[in-house]
Amino acid sequence: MKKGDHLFLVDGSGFIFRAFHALPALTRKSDKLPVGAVAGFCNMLWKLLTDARDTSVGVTPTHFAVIFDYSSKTFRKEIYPDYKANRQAPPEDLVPQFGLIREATRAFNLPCIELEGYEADDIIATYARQAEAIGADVTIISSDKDLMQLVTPNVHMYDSMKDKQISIPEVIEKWGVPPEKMIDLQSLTGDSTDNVPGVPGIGPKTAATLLEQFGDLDTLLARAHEIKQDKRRESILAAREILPLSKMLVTLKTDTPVGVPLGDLELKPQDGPRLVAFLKAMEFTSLTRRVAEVCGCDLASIEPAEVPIEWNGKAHGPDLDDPAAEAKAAPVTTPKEKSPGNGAGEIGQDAAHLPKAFAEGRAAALAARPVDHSTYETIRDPAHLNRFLTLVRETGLVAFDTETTSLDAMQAELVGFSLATIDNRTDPSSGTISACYVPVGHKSGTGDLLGGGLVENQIPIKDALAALKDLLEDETILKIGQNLKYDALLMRRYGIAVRAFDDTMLISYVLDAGNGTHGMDSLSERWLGHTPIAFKDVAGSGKGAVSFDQVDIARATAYAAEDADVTLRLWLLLKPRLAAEGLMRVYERLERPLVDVLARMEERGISVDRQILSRLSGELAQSAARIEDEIYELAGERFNIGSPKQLGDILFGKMGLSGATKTKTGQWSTSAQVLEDLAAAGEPLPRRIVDWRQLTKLKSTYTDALPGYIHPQTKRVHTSYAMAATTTGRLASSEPNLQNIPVRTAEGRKIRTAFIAEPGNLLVSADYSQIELRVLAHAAEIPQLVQAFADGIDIHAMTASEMFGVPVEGMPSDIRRRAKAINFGIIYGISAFGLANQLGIERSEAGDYIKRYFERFPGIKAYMEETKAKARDLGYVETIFGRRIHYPEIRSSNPSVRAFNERAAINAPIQGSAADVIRRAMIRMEPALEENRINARMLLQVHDELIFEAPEAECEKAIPVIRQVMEHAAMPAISMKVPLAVDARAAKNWDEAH
DNA sequence: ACGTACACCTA
DNA sequence: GTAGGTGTACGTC
Repeated sequence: MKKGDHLFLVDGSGFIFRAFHALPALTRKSDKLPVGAVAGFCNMLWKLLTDARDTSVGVTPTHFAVIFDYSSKTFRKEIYPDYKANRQAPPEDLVPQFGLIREATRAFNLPCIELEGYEADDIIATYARQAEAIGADVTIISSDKDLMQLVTPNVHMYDSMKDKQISIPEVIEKWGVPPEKMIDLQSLTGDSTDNVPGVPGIGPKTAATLLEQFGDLDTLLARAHEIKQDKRRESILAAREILPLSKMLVTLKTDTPVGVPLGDLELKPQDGPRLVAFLKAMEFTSLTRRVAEVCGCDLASIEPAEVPIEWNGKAHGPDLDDPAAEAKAAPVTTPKEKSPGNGAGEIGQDAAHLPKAFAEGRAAALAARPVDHSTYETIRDPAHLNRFLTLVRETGLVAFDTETTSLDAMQAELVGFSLATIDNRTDPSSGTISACYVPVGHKSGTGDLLGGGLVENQIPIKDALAALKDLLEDETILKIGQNLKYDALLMRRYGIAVRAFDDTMLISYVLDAGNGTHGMDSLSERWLGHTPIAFKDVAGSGKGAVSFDQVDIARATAYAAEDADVTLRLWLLLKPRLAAEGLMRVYERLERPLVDVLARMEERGISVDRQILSRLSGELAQSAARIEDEIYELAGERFNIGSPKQLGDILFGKMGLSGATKTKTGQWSTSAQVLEDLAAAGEPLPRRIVDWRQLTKLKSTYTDALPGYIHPQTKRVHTSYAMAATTTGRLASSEPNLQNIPVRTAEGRKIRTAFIAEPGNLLVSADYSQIELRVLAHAAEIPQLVQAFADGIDIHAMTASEMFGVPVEGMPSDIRRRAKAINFGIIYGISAFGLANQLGIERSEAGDYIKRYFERFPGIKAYMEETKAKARDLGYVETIFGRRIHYPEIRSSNPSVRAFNERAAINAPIQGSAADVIRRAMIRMEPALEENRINARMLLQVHDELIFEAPEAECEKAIPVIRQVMEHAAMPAISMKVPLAVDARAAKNWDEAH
């Protein structure tokens, strides 16, 4: 090698991993041998070598080598046994490709270099420095940041997959430091994938800032005490000992004993026939043809090469019938959930036959069969789909998941769907799970102007929907989903009903409310010990996000089929627990039937008048602007009123007002409470702030945000109800949240006038009166309360009368207000602190109230103590319908954590029972209306209120039916000791109906 | 871009 | 004192 020569060094090992994950999972047609990375590698080499011939473009290599890792035993492992310790075994599909890529390198007539004890990066570093010393140029074909430390004016990197050169400016742009400081930067940040320790909390940005400031790592360490940020300084000082080790690990060796001298890396002519023979063996038809053309070989006459392959020849993972896994599993009984709806009656029997070990046994069996992406099929033709559906019909159950263009089921378009089933219904623990993905609406990334650029080889959407309709509407096939309401609503929009289903999210919610969240990812982590592919890793996030139809089908298959696979596994684990733990009724009566009800409500949406909101927004803007001027005047300067920080500085710094309190982070508190107190002390500014906040809150959260939720086609607003978001059984509403539309102030109530009925219709609002206090009266069996509700007496006045000895007739409003606060406090798990806060009285006085209340209502005290004891003993409390809410931290040694959990545990049965009641009402409502031939559509639920839309002429008939259903919703499961009362009214808009 | 704090709307 | 969701500011990456 001489000055002016150009050495190309390909990071073979790096390429394999990157290509495997970035490129479609291609398999050899004849035997399903995975060859995606090999194909990518061959195409890349071919391109590099052909470009090299064309001397008019780019750089021309004179020397060329492909470098590989030899094994995981390296000198780094010697000095630090944890190095790359958390690296997982390569995916099964990748394993055979390591050898194949070496074979490919030889077929290209290129040197294939590896060295025991060293990583490819060290060999690359050594050659690069040697060549540089001679005066040659070097191009490293890799995008690995670990190699960036090698970049100099003569050593460049080239990312072949992105066709991007990485030289000094690119390194600085990406990492904020020049290449020679990359070692210091990597030492500081460490590398979680390779298990290289670094400074916790220091990422690339901070590291770059520090290196910019101090020059290099040694100086930084020597002058670490000068770092201003406390936390940063402490972390660096604490990591002082470990940093030299990190540096050793990230520093590439430039003196590895490479056996092949530089000169031997000279680029030799292409051996056309040899390369064609190899490519033919790989069955890469188009590349084979191209190579044959360029090399002038006769394609037909060349026999495929005999390529040695280290491959077990199987397309699936560990043996599912592994006797060891079998032995670990408990005896298995057959769950009888094939026909939904028959589960509720079997609680007794099933509980006896389903030992706790059952679920654990299944967990063990499933854990022994790790999720294996390589087994997933992409289904691209109807025949293939039919084969899969035959398997599904034999089994009678299938996990089902849709992939769409949007998280909003009302806007989403179907892009594909995944299915997973199991081949052995009698003993699902040992059956083989098959999962597939059926793309139907993937578009090509370039975005064809005509026809939307649908990717080829997808089942036509019409045919796919027909097949889905057959499957989903079939009562004899159990569909298993995770948050099926989403998929069901989507399918409804395509005219397809989902009949006979289970929902793993809801099963988990019934089993484990209070024990973490119920999303698929968290359930998978918790029960399967498996982290599914993150959506953002498939579709990107933030600015780089693409909708699912833009995702490469191979990646989509891995992601989507995995979701169905995981859902099926979760169902196998969780479903048996329902019966075993006596929760089948809760699931069958309070959860599953609500799915369709909510899907319909979401689909209907509610009409919102844009003009009204727009007019309100203008008014609010004007009022706010007026107040703003006054605020600046009073403050003596302009500032961001919306910034509590700036506001605090004005009020308590500049103006020096007294009565300041701090938030838990040490900022001045500018809460409404604080501002009210200041206003009461005669300060004019705080009142303005409170007013300004009210106006801007109404404007930004409601009048400005709501129009954005008007659906372009339906012209209505469709909220989304979360069934498993709260711990107590309540629903949650989002996008938009229609459960927090203002009502308290006259100003806020105006927002409600924008929620209107269609012409000729009215909105009917029906709400439970005092449902939580009624539930409390029932559950705690409080005679006075029961009597008061039976007599229809004002409950707060009655409470006040009992406590303060004032007659109910002519009750002073302030006394009643206090009693009302106490009643609410009881429901919330009262504390003197909280009551004092609420009423603005001393804690001691609040304590006295509570004491007096408990004296008058000893049953409440007893009930609260019983509830706390139950939570402590069992870890959960229950609603009157048997819904369980867990409090895993109820026995915390931290008194405030414990007290918080106790209050929540007291509240949960009350709030939760009320939530159960309205769920029952909602489930019965539509059949009841239909039976009475009333065309009223249930639109919204706001915890104790239901909102309907009905033709004007039918409202009078509708109200008694609605009231009847709601008031008797607890029956026959529970015969309540107090009547439930419902107020209902019809009007043109929500404000007047409420 | 993302997470957290704060504030504030509801039952 | 319970249960939620959302908008804005602001700090971090």
